[in-house]
Parts: sequence; structure tokens; C-alpha cells
Amino acid sequence: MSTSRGARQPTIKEVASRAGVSPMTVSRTLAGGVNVRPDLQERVMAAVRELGYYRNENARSLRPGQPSGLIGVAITNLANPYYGNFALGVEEVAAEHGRRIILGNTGEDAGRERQLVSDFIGRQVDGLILVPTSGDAEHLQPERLGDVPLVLASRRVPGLDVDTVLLDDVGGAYRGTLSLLDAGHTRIGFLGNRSSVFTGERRYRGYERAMTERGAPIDPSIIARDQQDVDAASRAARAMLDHPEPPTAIFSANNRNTIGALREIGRRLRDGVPGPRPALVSFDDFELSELMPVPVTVIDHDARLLGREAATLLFARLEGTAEAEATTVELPVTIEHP
Amino acid sequence: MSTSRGARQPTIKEVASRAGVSPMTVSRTLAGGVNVRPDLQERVMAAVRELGYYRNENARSLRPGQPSGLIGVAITNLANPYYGNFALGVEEVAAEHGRRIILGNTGEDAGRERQLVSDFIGRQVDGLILVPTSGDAEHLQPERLGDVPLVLASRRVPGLDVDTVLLDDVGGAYRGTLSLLDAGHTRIGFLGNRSSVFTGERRYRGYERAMTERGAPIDPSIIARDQQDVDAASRAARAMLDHPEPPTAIFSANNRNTIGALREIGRRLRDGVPGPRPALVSFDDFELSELMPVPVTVIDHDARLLGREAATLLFARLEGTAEAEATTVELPVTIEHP
DNA sequence: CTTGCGGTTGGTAACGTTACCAACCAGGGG
DNA sequence: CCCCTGGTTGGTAACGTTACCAACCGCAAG
Repeated sequence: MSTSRGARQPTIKEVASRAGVSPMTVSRTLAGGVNVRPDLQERVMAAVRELGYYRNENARSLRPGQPSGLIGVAITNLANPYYGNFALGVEEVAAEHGRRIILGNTGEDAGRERQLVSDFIGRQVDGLILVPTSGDAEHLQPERLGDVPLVLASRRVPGLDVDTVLLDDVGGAYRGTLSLLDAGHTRIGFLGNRSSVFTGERRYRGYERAMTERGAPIDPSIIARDQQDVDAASRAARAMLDHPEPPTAIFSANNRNTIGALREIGRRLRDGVPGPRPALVSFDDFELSELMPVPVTVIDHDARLLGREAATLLFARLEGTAEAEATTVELPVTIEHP
Repeated sequence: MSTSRGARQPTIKEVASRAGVSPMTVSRTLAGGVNVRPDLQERVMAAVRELGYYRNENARSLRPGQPSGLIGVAITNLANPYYGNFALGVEEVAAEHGRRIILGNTGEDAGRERQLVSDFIGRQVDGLILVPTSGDAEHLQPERLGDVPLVLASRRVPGLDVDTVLLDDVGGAYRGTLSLLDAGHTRIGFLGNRSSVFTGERRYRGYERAMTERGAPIDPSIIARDQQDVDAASRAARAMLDHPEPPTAIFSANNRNTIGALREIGRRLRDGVPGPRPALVSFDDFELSELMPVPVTVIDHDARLLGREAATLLFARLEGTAEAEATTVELPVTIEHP
């Protein structure tokens, strides 16, 4: 009838009385057993096994100065394999340091991010790792976080000077665009995100720089910067290829736009729609790119490594080995030609 | 110099003295403010804002019977988008119930799973959701878990009778294989996992049933059941296609094997290797399957929904609305023809 | 034989919070 | 006028754990 089933978790007192010792002896045994007689240690461990006792970590961390062993991680979209890998990297390094991660998904919603951060702090996390949304950053200011260190990943937040791990978005987009220009293309379309999205802005800048440097004209009518999902990207690619003067190549600033563009190109091939079969450069890797019906150059990077770097930065902060001022790590990207 | 920077988290006492009330009044205000004078509530809220106070959830949940608000989730491989989506589904439902998830990655390692479960229980999780590894299950027995409910996902554990969410592996594999037989294929290869992997075994059973039912011979020399990653799958596909009597179609039991097989098929096309271009049925969806050089039928399913169902089962248990005996939910799969 | 020391053990208090109970207040009915 | 009621407030204790201190032991040195 009641909600609780069976026995609740045994406490250290129950273990102690079963082993015929004091709670302190149990505590000391579980802490490594220094200055506890071996026979008592054995009796304690036997009682622990028999009762199925686990230390209550929440009670342990109640004592101030004691770390909770939890790292709060908030990412924007777990369904994106990129962030799945990122979370994995964070989890790995956290586990190496004996910590667990509490994970929340913001879905690009600033309100949800705010909630998550509050909750994480309420749970006494030792640190925070965040892929920030583009909303305001008031809730991330140091005075709001108390002494909980924060690391940003993938994106920076204006007016917030904290440790950050980024990709070399500008350089990658620059080099990717150059590879198209080197192949003789001059009319190159752009598919990407709004400039309010940090990476969207940076990747556009790389594209722009390469185009300008080589004297290739930038035509706003073949630049689409507001697609967040595959369907929108498909539509944008369609419009671009239906342009009276269509591009001969397309730079796609992220995975979603690449998939959308390829869907549209595939459709045209199947349906026999005339017009160019544009070459593609994709920021973000995807599987089987080598089997695509048009050549796809991939700007690849390691999301898992990005997660590992973020966690490494955080633990440097926690262990006091970090520089006084905020550090930014910018991870290189690689270009893979078809 | 020291590790701790700045002020530590303020306590309820500090809020109370700043607002000029007792800690109890603060506690009551934060709990909704029943029977607290509105002007005092305002003073309390002002003090909360000024100090940047967050309730210590660990201390709150110390009181027995109080839920911690945490759900422990252990999955085998976060880098796999399938499990990323699964975790997302769990996270969504948990958030709807005001809970957070602690996430751990087992990497198919039973020892790591054991560690994670211990740690989760030590952190007083309200429930556990697990994609179990194939190791032994002693640490998952009810007496070891105390009163913490457990839900298994994707796989069952022998000798453990708990709530479980599965895919219709057998039915999906059966129908997928049938679609190849319907298309006239009789010599169909199989790429999959060892039978010790729960889904590997079930999907093979579906394949086997369809073949037997239609009187198609099952030839062990075109059955490869030991590939865990893309490279191994590629090699297995290569051997299969180099067979003196190669299959005209291949059933692939999971995403990794599908990608591997397609890599090999693509290589043969590029290099002009003679031989069949086998049709493919893939258990697990992947993006751009419609652009592949051979027709690919996809057995699709919704990992996010699987996560949602697992969490729903868990909360039914937690809220006492579940059946007395363990429930199994088997989610349907859909077949998408090229 | 006493002293002192190191190893071992247990009692106490405190971490931050809230359930429970007691105290107090004002106002209305007797 | 007193008593009771209901709304409001605060004190106390307890949740499970461990740091700190006190106590005790046996043994070696003086």
C-alpha cells in the first residue's frame, strides 16, 4: 500500500552494532583502516557485506569543505551525437577524478539553463560545465555561482570571463572555404546559423575572410543563415540551387545543414532535376561521407576531446593548479578531402 | 593560494539573520509560504536574492523518507547516438517529474557498472535505469539494491525479474529478413553481435525464423556474429563478399555493422571490384540511407521513446502506481523501404 | 615501579535542513 | 472578563556522517 518497499538503506550505526564496534571504527575502516586492528576491520567488512551497506555520500558531503563529488553538466542537445561525445569526454575525465556528472539538457532554452544551474548548485556540485545558450548571462556571473568554478564549452558568453574550450571555428571555416576556392570555385553558397549563435558567427567569419582574401564576391542571395534543423536546411539548399545563378559549391557550417543540403542534392539527382551538382564542404564530420553522390570535404574535430579538455580545465581550477586568470583552449580541426 | 576561492554557499541561518527572522520562517517561505506573513516572505526573498542563497538539496534529503531527486542512469556507450537519444528521453521525463539524472558510462564493462551502481546508491538515488552489460548480475539483485527500484533498458539480465523496456528485436529482424525474401533473395548473409549480447541473440532469432519459415538455407559461412565496431564489420563484409558463392543480400543487426558493410560496398564500387552489390537491411536507422549506392531497408525505432518509457516505468514504481509484478514493455519498430 | 608514548577505541559535536511541538498573538463568542 | 481558536513564529531534535578530543591499553625506557 505504502510507497516504500522493503528495508531502507542501513546506516553506519547498524553496521557498527552488528560488528560490535562503534560507528567511528566503521567510519575509519571504510576510510582505509589506518589505526584499526585487522580483526575489527574484518568484522566491519563482514557486517557491511551482510547488510548491503553503502556510505551515504550526501551525508558525508554535508560537512563544509567536503566536496560532493558531483560535476554539473548542461548541454544544449543530447540527441546530437556531437554533444553525446562531448558528454562522454567529460564523464571519462570526471570518473578518472572519482567524480560523477549530473546531466541536464537545455534544448537551447535560457530559462531551462537557469533552472539547471540553480539545481546543480543546490546539489552542491564541485563544478559546472556548460554549453551555454545564447540568452543572457546574469545567472552565470561569479557572484551568483558563489565559489563553484564554471567552464564554458563550444561557445563563449559575452561579458563572462571564465575558462573556455572552443574549436578553431574561424580557422577551420577559413581553410575549408579556401579548399573550394583552390579547386576553382568562386561562387560559393553558405548554409549556417544566425550570427547570434556563437559558432555560427565564427564560422561565417572564416568563410568571409577566405572569400575576401581571394577576391571572390560574397553574394547575400546565396547565403542562408537561419537553419537550425535538417528540414530548414533542405529548403534553404533548394532555394539556393533554384537561384538563377546557382553556386557551384556550398559551405555548410554544421552537421544539420550538411545533411539537409545532401538530402536536397540527392532528391535532385533522383528526380533528374537539371542544374549544378555543387561540391560541399561540411563543418562537422558524418559517417559515410565518402559514399555521397557529390564530393564532400569534411572539417573534422573531436567532440570527446573537447569534453575531456573542458573537464581537465575544471579540475585544474578545483585543484588550484590553474592560472589565476581565465584560460581559453582552442582545439584544432582537421580537413579531410574526399 | 588555498583551493577555496571566495565565499562558500550561504546557509539558511545567514538568510534568516539578514531577513531578521528565524531559519524556520525561511524554510517555510521557500516551501511555498503557507502561514507566513506576506511582508516576512518578501523580506526573506530579498535576503535570498541578495545573498545568492540556494537550498542545500543534500542536507534536505538527509531526512529519511525524503527523496534525493536523483535518478542514476548507466548506459554502455554514450558516443553511440542511439544511447544519447535514450539518455535524452530519460532526462526529459525525469525533468518533468522534477528529478535530475546522474549519468555514468559503463563501456560494456561489468566492473565499471558495479562501481557506478554502488556510487549511485551511495548518493541516495531514488531509482536506477540501466542498460546492463552482459556480466553477472549479483550486484543488481533486489537485496543488494535495498528499496531502490531498477528498470532495465534494451537488454534483459538472466535471473533478474524487474521492469524492462525492450525493442521488438525478434519481430523487427523477422520482418526485415522477410522483406529481402519477398524481393526474391534466398542467399542472405548476416552481420551481427555475439549471441551473448542480448539484442544480438534476439535479432539473429528473427533472421533465423524468417529464413526457416520460407525454406531458405542458413549457411554458417555467410554468417558473421562477432563484430563490435565498424572496422571489424567492414572486414566481415569483405570476407562475405569474397565468398565463392557470395550472398545477394545482407541483414545487418545494428548500426555499426551497417556502416561497416556500406564502407566495404563503397570501396568495391570505387575500385571496380567485380561481384554482387548486395541489398541491405539494417536494424537501426542512420542518416542519408536514401543516398546509398545500394538499396538499404531500415528497421527504425525511437531510442528517445525507449528512454521515456524506461523513465515512465520507473516513476510508476516510485509513485506506487505500478503493477505488483515486473512489467516488460516491448516497443514496436518500423520498416522503411528504400 | 613509574612515566611516557604510540596505537587503538569511543563519545561528542557539528554540518544544513525541516518535522514537530510549544508559545504567542489577536479576535470573537460565551 | 475569560477562554478558545486559528494564524503565526521560533526552539529543539534528528537525519548520517566524520573531525576532534579524551580515554584506555600495553610496552619500553628510566
